[in-house]
Amino acid sequence: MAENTTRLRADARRNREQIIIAAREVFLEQGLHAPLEEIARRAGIGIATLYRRFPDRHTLVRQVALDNLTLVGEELDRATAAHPDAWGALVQLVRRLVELRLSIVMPVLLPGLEEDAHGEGGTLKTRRNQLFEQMEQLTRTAQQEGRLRQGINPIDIWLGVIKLSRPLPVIGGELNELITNRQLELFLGSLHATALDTSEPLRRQPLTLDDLDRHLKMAE
Amino acid sequence: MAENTTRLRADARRNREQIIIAAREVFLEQGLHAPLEEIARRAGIGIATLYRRFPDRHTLVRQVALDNLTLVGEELDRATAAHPDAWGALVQLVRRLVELRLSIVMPVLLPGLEEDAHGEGGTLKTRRNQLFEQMEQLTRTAQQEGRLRQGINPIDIWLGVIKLSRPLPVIGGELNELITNRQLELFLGSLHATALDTSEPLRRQPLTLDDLDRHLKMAE
DNA sequence: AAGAAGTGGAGGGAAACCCTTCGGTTTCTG
DNA sequence: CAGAAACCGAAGGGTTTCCCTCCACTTCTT
Repeated sequence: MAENTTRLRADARRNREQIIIAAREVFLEQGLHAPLEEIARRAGIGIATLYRRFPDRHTLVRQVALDNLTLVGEELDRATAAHPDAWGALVQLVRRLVELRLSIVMPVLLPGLEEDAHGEGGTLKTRRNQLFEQMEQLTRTAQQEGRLRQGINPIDIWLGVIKLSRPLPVIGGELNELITNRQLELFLGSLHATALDTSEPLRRQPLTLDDLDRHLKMAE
Repeated sequence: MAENTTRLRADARRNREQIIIAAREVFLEQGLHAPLEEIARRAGIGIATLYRRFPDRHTLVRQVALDNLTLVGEELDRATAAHPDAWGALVQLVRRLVELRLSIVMPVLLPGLEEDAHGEGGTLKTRRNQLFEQMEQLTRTAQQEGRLRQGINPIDIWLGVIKLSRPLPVIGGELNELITNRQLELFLGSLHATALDTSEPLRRQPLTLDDLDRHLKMAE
């Protein structure tokens, strides 16, 4: 979304955005190997347009990842600005992220992309880590408020959001939305602190960023 | 798993079971349109064997669904037998179902299958409803014990289990297991009753079986 | 209104997938 | 333990899906 974009013609820029939005959804639903023609179709454009803007799949994936990162950052700022309490901000953030159908791309695919992708503001990985620290601060504060359950991690929240957002196959879009919204409420409940916090700590350790990166690296 | 099976040769029966297990996983991961060759590969058999046993995709899907239903029933019985309290049984049940990687197939696909599929013990739909009632009883009891959160539904639990079980694409199997197990703990936390129950009821209504069926019917 | 920039669709080549045929192997039965 | 029946996997032809480029046409910009 940087220097190249500004020189694009108006309609071209519009199309570019539509492509990224469509790609975000399709990647979320079908994974990173989804047919590009499906993305083009859903963006309401021809396949050639997609190829001109993004020469290959890899480029598109990277842009979507970058876009997602930016989106999360914006929503995080917006949420903290709108709520004086960290818990309130966190809840709004999670709701918004699910609403945006944030794709799988964000935490994944960092292994192969670290070195070559510098957006405006550092590499993908740098920006992700920065975002992670912001969220860590938010969760810590919410825990000090006594409203977020102890032992919960930004990673827990990210992965939870991703699992929530991911629609079930075969089922229609409308039903999937109902399901997601309902499960979202349950998920928020699981984040909420209760009197049981001390008596029943969570059984498993939360995952860390390092855990993710290590495993993803291994999976090539 | 009925009359036809008993007359199968030993190796054939073994293979048949492997196919169903593999199909359960693949359908869970990729949806009902997953390539049959992938299923055969994962079952460790040739494609011809799969086709001989299940003439077309529809037959296979139906058998997997039936198998899933049976599996859930067994686990439910086992869980209630092992725990005097309903909450304990419920927790064991959920853990086991996630472990089994129960496929998406169960609650879905009833629209087209109701009429022609009679296993031993009624149609698919009948058995599903029967299972649902069993679970409803279990959840009601757990709520009377004051351990299961008010307003929660068997459907909530089923769908939660499905969302949990479904692996994220691109990520390796091992990491996916870590993620699933961690999110499972969070999910169980969201089912647990707390002092907040009365002060903060869940925002959204739970879905009912009718909701599911209606929407699935519409999506043809 | 003219030129630059952008667009969609057709289509060839490659890959994935479906499903059947067939020579060889394993299990069952007497 | 041997013959028959049942079963198996690999190879392969036909079809569909997908990738990606070329080019005549359309839409912006000034």
